[in-house]
Amino acid sequence: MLQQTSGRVLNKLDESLLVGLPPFRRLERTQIREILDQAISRRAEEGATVFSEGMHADQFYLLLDGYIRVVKSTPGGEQIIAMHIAPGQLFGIAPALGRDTYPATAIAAAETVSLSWPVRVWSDFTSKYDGFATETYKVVGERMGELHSQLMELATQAVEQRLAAALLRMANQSGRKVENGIEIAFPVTRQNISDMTGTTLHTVSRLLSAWQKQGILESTRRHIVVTDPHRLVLLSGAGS
Amino acid sequence: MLQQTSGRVLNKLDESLLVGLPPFRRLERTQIREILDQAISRRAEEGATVFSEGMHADQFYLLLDGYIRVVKSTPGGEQIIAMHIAPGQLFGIAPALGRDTYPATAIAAAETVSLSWPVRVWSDFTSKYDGFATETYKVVGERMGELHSQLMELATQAVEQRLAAALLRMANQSGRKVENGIEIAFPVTRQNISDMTGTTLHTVSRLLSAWQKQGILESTRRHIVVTDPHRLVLLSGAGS
DNA sequence: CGTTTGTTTGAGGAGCGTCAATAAGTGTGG
DNA sequence: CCACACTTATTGACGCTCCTCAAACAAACG
Repeated sequence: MLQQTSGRVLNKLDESLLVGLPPFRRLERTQIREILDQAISRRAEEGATVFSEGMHADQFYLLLDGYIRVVKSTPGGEQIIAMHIAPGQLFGIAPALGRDTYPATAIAAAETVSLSWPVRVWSDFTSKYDGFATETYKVVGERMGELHSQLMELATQAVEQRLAAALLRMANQSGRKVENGIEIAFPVTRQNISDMTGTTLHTVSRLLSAWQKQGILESTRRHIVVTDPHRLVLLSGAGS
Repeated sequence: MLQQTSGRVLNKLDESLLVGLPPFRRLERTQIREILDQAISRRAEEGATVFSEGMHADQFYLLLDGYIRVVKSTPGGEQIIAMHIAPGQLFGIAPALGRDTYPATAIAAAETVSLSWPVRVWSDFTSKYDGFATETYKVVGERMGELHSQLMELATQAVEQRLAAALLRMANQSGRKVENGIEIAFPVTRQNISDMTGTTLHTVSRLLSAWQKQGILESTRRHIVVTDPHRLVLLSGAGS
């Protein structure tokens, strides 16, 4: 029921949170202090909505911990998962796109902690802090590149290849090494995966079962470990 | 054989070319003069490649006349058409995305005239000319929105609906009113359309034939007139 | 321990891609 | 101006993917 947990600047946030992250890489400690002092931090439960598509964009965000699922809904009620956000990344950066509403919904894929700032300070940030603008536009460029890749996959590849590509993307961007392979770091259902690949949970289930039998991966409820990434790469069609 | 026709600042370019275009909307005539004096203009034949995916991005462009097809190729040799550029729009704006290579190939869909500037002046433009940065990032935001729409279509809709949507998009963005409907303003083949919608030219041909029989559109070789846009909207699934 | 949420698996068939052949339109050179 | 090559479009036949429908099971949760 608890939709989101919002916080304030309770204790002073630690500067080390931002040091080294791309958008703030070139900044002095004092500048980071300034930035932090304007931020509010916020925790969100798994499944909680941080902001919704079409909402007036009054804040932009930096994910400190956890994972964010970026979701878009069709007029027909279906939904697709456009991407995932990993810790250290900005999200909800509508102002960078000249928008005043969020283009998609952000949902916590796992429990998250994020910082946020009012959009009003965006122009300060871009003008005052060296490298901030450059780095954020680079982020925009990268996301556009990912959209392009996904578009090409959907347009040209069969379900099996798209699924392999989606698993690899998650494993690369947000996987952690475990004993027997790479584990996707947040809970993910068959339904979720089908929303990423434009297919059905049934087809996803069948393919994952088959791959598990072949020793390519292991999966339990909402939980996937890729044990043989190389075979997945071959299946994704990128190989050869 | 003639791949592209390149020009110079032969005669002084006329200021009216830029007046009123979004990126330059808020500028004085003298500023527009400055900008034009740094531009080179260039004509490209139908089918000519203006720049290629992966090429070092040394120029950014403004389309004055004609239409540009933005194409991406898969490792497997297939290609998709990501979008079309209409007159008055910027393209090849890699610097706005923090990139130094072009993310896609630009091909003249019809004979085109464009202006271009070396990327080195990009940062001047954004800092010196009021509104230029804002407007271009708005363009980036819009294109990202279009990518999202297409992604959702590909992921959730059947071929018939995607095709209807693609035709409507072309008719809206680059259609001209003619006697019996809206004509798509540049030559387009069945193959081209299938590259936009992730299907085959055969399926496109079948559907267009059927729609022609139903009086929704008329088409001759490389040429389409939508006579009943409303029916197309219904077919695209956006209706209801 | 019942309810909810997520997963598995089968059967059947529709959508649309593949293969194949023909036709119609366009440009080029003699 | 005609013959030929090339590009573009049309249409049929066939069958494979993958979606739909259906049912049962397993895990989590209060």
